[in-house]
Amino acid sequence: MSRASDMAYATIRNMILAGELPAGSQLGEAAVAEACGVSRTPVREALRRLESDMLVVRTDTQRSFVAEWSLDDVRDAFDLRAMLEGHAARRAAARMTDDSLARLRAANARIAEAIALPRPDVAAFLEGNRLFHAGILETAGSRRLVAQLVSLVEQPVVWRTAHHYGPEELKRSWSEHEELIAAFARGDGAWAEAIMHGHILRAYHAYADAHRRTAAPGPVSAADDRPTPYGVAA
Amino acid sequence: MSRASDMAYATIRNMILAGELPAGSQLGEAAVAEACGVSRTPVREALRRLESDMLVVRTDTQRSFVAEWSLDDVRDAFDLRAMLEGHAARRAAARMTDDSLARLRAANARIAEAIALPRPDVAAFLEGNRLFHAGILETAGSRRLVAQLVSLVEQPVVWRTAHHYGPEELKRSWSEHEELIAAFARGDGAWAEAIMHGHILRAYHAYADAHRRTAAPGPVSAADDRPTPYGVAA
DNA sequence: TTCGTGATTATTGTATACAAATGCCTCAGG
DNA sequence: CCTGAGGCATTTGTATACAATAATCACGAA
Repeated sequence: MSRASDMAYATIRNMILAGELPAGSQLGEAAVAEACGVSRTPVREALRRLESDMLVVRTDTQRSFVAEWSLDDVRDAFDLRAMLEGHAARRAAARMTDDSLARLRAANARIAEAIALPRPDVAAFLEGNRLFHAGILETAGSRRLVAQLVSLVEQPVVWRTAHHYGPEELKRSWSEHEELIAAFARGDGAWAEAIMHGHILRAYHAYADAHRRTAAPGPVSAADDRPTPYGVAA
Repeated sequence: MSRASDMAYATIRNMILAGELPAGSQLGEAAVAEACGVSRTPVREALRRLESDMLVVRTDTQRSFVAEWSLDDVRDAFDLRAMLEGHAARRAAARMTDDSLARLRAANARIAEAIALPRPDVAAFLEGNRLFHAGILETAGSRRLVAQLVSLVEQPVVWRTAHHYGPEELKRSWSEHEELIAAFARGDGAWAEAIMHGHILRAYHAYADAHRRTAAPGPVSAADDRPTPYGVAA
């Protein structure tokens, strides 16, 4: 889109994802406009986009606030994503080309590099992961599916989940991607769909586990005190 | 939403659904604004909403046009809708209350009345149908599912499909609703999902059959002339 | 105190003017 | 005839002013 509108969208979005704007904060158009250095007009557009992403909610009287996320909401999002991406994987299996398959292999090779480091490069992992899933979605060849999934794939919680992954989980993610590649190479849509479904739901449980640990910080047991991967506190 | 913005949205939308704006027509902001009697500002908002509904597409240079619909696009939309509404039905079965169930029965009773007339009342059928599906969606209890389905349920082609229904098909639609009610009454989510999936895909084929007749009006073969179930020609 | 009511303030909605970008048409040169 | 550069027309993007609406606060009566 346009310069100012995109800037406003990206700015607010990043602030929400980074946690600078706590859930429930009011997003007044004037305030956001000043923060982004643009006028209210592009801000209004940005807020509407964020609302359709469900990162922002509006009251019945049109006031905007940063959306609150219950664990049930998160589960909901992952359930939908599992179903939709599973569907995408099935379609992709029927339409896979050598070229598309090569791109998936390349993306997963990139992931392999990122997690082979002594201290895994989470940013590189995320980028490879994004490329992998985007490749499948593209091969699925449904504009509608793309539109529906975009609002699900980079929710705040989803975005942060990978940061809670341990080395085994990163490797397992890579390995499931390999299995997807195998399914695609054989054109087995049902297999691809099943793997993808499990792949997404496992990501949910990784998030939910981390959530439980942080959300209930009472007296920690010995088990909870174990050092955790990558310095992400439990 | 607000008055002018809603007015613009409804106006353009109705014109597209009614076929007054042919697919491919350019929707200049100024032209639409004049047609709706409002300024460009609310029109811009309306166009963005229509774009997210996929009733309007934008070029890479931000020009808006009425979306074109290939038969593949339609199939795509119905496939997604079948999956999402099937999912909704499964969830609804697990959360069904006496009250929700009563509302579904009432909606389907309304449909029964509409199709019992010598000349079925298609508008009443559509309204009852809308209530029925909305009731299930509401009982499913996922805001996200609602958001995703809204853009699918009243596409131009979907909207017109019912007008191609013969009396037998209207009755069959009612009867599938009855079966859904039975599944809900027993809390059988898998059953409900299966019925719903078939229910939606059958609607697609009703549309596709009608489409074939109107799009390719050439000489029909004897095989094509056979009477088909429910009065919709093959 | 508590509730209602009106004035005040804050916030969003719309219109308009202007800036920036894009499309289109003309016309010169090959 | 074809091609491309230039300028004009059209279209979209942004800023700002003002209107409409909702929230808040103050104040007074029960």
